[in-house]
Amino acid sequence: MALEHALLVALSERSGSGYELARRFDRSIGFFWAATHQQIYRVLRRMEEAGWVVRTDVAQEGRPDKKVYQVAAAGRDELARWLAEPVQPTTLRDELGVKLRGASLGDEGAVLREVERHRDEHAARLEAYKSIQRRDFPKPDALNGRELHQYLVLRGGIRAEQSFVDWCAEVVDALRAEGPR
Amino acid sequence: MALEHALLVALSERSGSGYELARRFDRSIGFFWAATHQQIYRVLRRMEEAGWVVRTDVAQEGRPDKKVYQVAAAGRDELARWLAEPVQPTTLRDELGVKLRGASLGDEGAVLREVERHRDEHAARLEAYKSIQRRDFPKPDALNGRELHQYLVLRGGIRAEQSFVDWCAEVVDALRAEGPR
DNA sequence: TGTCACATGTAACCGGTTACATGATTGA
DNA sequence: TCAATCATGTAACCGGTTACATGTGACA
Repeated sequence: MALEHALLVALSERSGSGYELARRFDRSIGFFWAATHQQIYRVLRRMEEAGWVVRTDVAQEGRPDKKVYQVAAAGRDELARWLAEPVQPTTLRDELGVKLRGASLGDEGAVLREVERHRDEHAARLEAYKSIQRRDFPKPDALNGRELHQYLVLRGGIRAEQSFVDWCAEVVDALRAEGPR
Repeated sequence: MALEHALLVALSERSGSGYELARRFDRSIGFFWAATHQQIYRVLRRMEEAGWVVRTDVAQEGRPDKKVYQVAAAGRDELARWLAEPVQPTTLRDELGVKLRGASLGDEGAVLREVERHRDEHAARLEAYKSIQRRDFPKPDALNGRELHQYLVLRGGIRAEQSFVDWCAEVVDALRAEGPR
């Protein structure tokens, strides 16, 4: 149950509507916690009921009203409480591993192509993250506070994607080497 | 929805009861797809209804009956179908990233200690995986077929844990360097 | 005496996914 | 004209988590 807290973090940086949050998630906290707009809308309503955030309706011309949320005192308290609380380290969860494990029970060529596809997709994400790093954090040694934390989260995304790409490459090499035995 | 297929893979290697599968998961497919015994029991029943597996009740002395499942023809077909089907590459999903991102909104020291704790936990898993590698796959170059696939899945687990440990270490270094400014 | 391994289950809950709906504006 | 962007929502579903329950045998 971290979406609440991910939203509190995002709203602490800057207030915004559900729609804005959904887009912001795609390129920051989303590296570690993806969310769809439906889910964000629902959780924001729940958080409003709980008094963690305050809603302000903003009328717009030609567009639907915007519901801008900002963090309330109770939300700040809840976030601080959660930050100090330990969470379980996660385990990998990727169907590709299951497919590879079962490859000999089906079309091995199809599984190989699937691994290549995932490798390319993760390589594309890696490049996207690296370009964010170049653009937003050219001098990482000078960072501190919130900016340093943002940088380190991005580093986590880069490391994870890199390691996935490397693994896929290892798998492809090994399967190609044994394939045409 | 991969637990069905993960179970089909596991049962294709060897038939077994829900209890046995739960334990096997802890040290093989579990690297990529963890599951609790409750969930396994439920899914096995559903799979039996669908005709993917066949159940045989085995009476035991002093212990409850064992329900041993084996893969049926329909299960083999379903597994082959699923293996050839593409899946979405996954995104990281780890609360630790959210906590780090929000560290300046709470007790930064607590977040740092949490990162250290996760680093140690992932390092322990890494060592466990490496010892499996040494014991079960001393000569990886000689592998092929199912054994090669098993080895490559283990390699994925090792790479993921290693990259997580490295990231945590980077975070700890950076936070310690700025901490006592 | 107490805990661990064996073995399976019910029930409630909740977080996340998917499909579908609405409606205006902007730009290719 | 078509797609994309802005902006929010309902509804159904489903996979996974957590808590609790039961009962024996082996071992420290």
